[in-house]
Amino acid sequence: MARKAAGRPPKETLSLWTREQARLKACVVDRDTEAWQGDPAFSGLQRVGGVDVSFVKGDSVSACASLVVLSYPELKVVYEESRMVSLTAPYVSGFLAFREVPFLADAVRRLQAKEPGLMPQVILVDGNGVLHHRGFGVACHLGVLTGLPCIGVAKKLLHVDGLENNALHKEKIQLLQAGGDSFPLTGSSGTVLGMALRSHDRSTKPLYISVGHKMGLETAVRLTHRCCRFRIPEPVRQVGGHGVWQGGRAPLLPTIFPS
DNA sequence: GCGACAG
DNA sequence: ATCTTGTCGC
Repeated sequence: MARKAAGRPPKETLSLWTREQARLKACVVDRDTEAWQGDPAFSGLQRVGGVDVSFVKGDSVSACASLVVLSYPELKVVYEESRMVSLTAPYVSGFLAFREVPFLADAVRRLQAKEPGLMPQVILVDGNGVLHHRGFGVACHLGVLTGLPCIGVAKKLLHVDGLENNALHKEKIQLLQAGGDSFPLTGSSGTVLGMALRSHDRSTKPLYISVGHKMGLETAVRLTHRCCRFRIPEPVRQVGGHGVWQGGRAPLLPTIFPS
């Protein structure tokens, strides 16, 4: 039975959330903190995590919160967990974390309890880090709550601080020739909020990478590129596959299937 | 007033 | 996020 999402929260809630973001933002570390991050080949990096919340068709409350851990550099799944959850907060641009992060942090806690040796050394998060209205997107939020290095990986440019997917931006995208090419996303304030990254040779549409926690931007971009077999980095792509299929059913087998 | 706006 | 058909390319 599909339930309706709550409407836009009252302004009191949004101001509470805004204050919480400001409080936690003070804990963000936006530079490399781990030895492997400075290594050209990331030697010492063995586990990369991915998290995602996927949805049930026609239901804005029921969702599937998933966490995967992949080996590095092989990018093979070594841990996976999915759990059906009931979302309480609605989606509001700029406050995505209040909808998704509690369930993602829970998944990390369960991993810590069950298989602490498989704890990822970094998590790729579907969404932004400091590329955010108040410099504290979902990747920062999860990073601060878990203490783990996190990277924000967004598929669309969040319009913030003057950043816009306009003609000039599209021109810059055209100049990205090969996988790994990138350009800085500089806001009107002069701050570099993130990088647009061509994630592999045959992908036109860039990813928008920003610092989440305990990692510098250049390292975040370099690692994201190393995790891309296709446009979407493997940790995020794999975790999506563990979510709910369209309508909550497995895909139909082909009509003609040689069995 | 209306659309835009990470997921 | 999800709703959807065709279409192009490997």
